[in-house]
Amino acid sequence: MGDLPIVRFEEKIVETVEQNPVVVVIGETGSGKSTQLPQILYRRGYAQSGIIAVTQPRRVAAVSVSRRVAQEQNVQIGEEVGYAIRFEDRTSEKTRIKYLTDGVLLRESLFNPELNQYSVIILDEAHERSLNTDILLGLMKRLIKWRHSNLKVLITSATLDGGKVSRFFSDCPVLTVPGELFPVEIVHISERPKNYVEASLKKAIDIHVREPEGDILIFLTGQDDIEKLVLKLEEKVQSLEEGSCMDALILPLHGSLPPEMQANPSECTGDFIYKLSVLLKVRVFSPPPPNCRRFIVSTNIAETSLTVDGVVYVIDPGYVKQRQYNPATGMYSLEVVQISKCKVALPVGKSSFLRMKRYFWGKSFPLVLRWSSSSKVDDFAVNTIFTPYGFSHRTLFGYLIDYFVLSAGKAAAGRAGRTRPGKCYRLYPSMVYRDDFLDATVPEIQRSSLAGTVLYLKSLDLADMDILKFDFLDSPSIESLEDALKQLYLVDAIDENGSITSIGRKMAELPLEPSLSRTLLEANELDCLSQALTVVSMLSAETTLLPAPGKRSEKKRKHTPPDLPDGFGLGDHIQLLQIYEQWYQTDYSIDWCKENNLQVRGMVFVRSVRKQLSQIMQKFSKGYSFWLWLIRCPNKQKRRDGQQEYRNLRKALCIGYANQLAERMIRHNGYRPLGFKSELVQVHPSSVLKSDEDGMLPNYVVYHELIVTSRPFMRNVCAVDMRWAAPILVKLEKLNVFKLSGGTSERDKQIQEVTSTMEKKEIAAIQSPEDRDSRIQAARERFLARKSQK
DNA sequence: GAGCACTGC
Repeated sequence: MGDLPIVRFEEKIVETVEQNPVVVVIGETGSGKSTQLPQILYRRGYAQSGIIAVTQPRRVAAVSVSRRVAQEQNVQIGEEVGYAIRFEDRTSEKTRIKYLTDGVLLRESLFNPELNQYSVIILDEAHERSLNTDILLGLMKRLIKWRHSNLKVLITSATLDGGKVSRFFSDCPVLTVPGELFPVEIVHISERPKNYVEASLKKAIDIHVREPEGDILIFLTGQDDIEKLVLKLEEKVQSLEEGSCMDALILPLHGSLPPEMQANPSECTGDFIYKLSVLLKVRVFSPPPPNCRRFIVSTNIAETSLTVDGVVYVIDPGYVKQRQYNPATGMYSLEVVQISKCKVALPVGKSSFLRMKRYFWGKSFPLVLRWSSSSKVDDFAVNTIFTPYGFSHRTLFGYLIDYFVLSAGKAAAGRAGRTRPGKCYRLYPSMVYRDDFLDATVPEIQRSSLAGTVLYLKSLDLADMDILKFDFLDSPSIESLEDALKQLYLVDAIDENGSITSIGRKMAELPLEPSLSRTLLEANELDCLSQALTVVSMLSAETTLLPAPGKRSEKKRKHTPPDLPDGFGLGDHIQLLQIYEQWYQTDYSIDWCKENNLQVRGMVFVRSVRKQLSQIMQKFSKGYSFWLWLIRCPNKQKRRDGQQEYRNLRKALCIGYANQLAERMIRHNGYRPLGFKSELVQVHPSSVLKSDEDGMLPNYVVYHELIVTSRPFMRNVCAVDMRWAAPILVKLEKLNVFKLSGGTSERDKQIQEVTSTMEKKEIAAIQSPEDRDSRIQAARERFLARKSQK
């Protein structure tokens, strides 16, 4: 490994780390920072007083980079070098270098805030600015004050603005390690096209007709555009004169494609992942037939882990879909935005390539070179495709480029080792790139709902903790933090002064969003924990679970629904429960999943989540339940009398989703989400929620998510009883965000007193049986009136 | 009566 650029900087690095508690290392692509930095510190004795931790934003990265380091150190994984990701801890007492996802480190920090077991913490890939990395940056800043003498923190990334991070850490030093890149020719077009699907089509055909062999990779924003382009490409290729150019193979690649293979869940262990990867030479992974060019039309699915062998040409329209949260309305939307400068093409580093070559040579892998976003290709291309439950589609926002041809077939053809610069066609002018593109993507922390994050920080009990003033590298907006406080208050995680409650503490221990953890705790009280565990686990995997949307031509077939339960019309949560229960009845049968068009990988994931949550809930359960029993008996009730059976579960959901309650309009089936800026929303058409004989939906529902597509929709909806909703309405009425955020004033105290007397009367009124509904209605109207005044 | 990029605990 002596040839790696970073090794030449060893003395400088060690010297700087020795003299400073925090160091920023900007390792350009190809520098080998993720693998070499911890090994350098290990060699220099930094692991003697503790473990060297290296965080990664993704599971695959943690696994693969650690495997490689273990190999370089010539040890078995799990010995001196190990990794820890959710569901899998491959470390032992011997472990000195530990790779872990940043989420895992956050959880460890929950139970051991000083992270005493670590002598060095390396936050790798910080430029990706994942929510978890950003929280860790803030925590490290505090931690370094407590543990000044015995902790070193390194922040490494490819393109992160070093000056900014350095200022954040009181002007800590910034080291820049150069990398070595493969040559790539970048071509900008002179004018931005109006229709980028058409422009991509034109460019792709152009390449196909004029350029020598080599696959083409085209990045589009979503499934719709991909399907469109695939159809058009097929048409166009057909119309080309026979024999005028090589054959074409057109392959779509996006997240809703069914997995190419389905795994036996009982075998899903770490090593199983390895076996899976061997089988992965399918679809885009298999080499093309001779004299054939592949067109891979992809979302940014493989940015970091999926790699494609043989790509020489990349077409980059410069757009991506991004999920955004609006704290005023509580709604998510997916918006097409321009990519940022740090997301455009950079070739894979040479050093990584050489390592990969050594690693893979002689094994039955397609060797792949990734040419990626600034994000890291270099560190990762090796593992590529391993992921626990089959292969995960990921985004290739960077680019995959293959300069060397290494598969056996191609080697036999005598072309091995030939190099050729890749070409990247950017469908935007260089001026647009220079002047218009943001330097970096808006960090996730400024685009997400922060309820979970705020609860996490509150539960750490940091001294002088004022959540509105927590020191983030980039602060989220006040609105977003206030929204989080409001949500936490509604689910009883914090009290009216903003202090964490005992419920809130338990919630923070569950790896779930607050509504779901609150649901579990309430279900425990209402004796329906087993059912709630199932629902919550199903929701955790929901997007990978449902049948993949069929192609346009298959649309009709989709209208005959598979033989799945309908939740008694009470809502999607109940349906999810019933689906899992049926699966359980079949003894977790794979065939059953396939018959019912459910993604096996998703169901297996649900099972793991459920097991993990059961173990955590065991701590809080009321004593009668053993977690084994929870795991094995998802279907507790023997009685099967329909609606009544799920009453407690729905009540628990209502209390858990107190921040996501919606009320139906009087005359139609539109709903108004309560507690947010008033907007009319619809139940998503995919819901199994049923209307009554008059065609009306339930008066109150809780929803899992508000998502704006063509219109605002509630996805995953559950009918709740008006009586359960009433206390929430009352709580909404006395909501005082100013107090929640820690502020107090005389005026607020007065308001507080008035509202709390009101509340007592209100509750008394609601609890008296006579005239209940009209009183609830009155409270509801007052609430709405008040809200419209605002 | 619609259609959703990707991670993570």
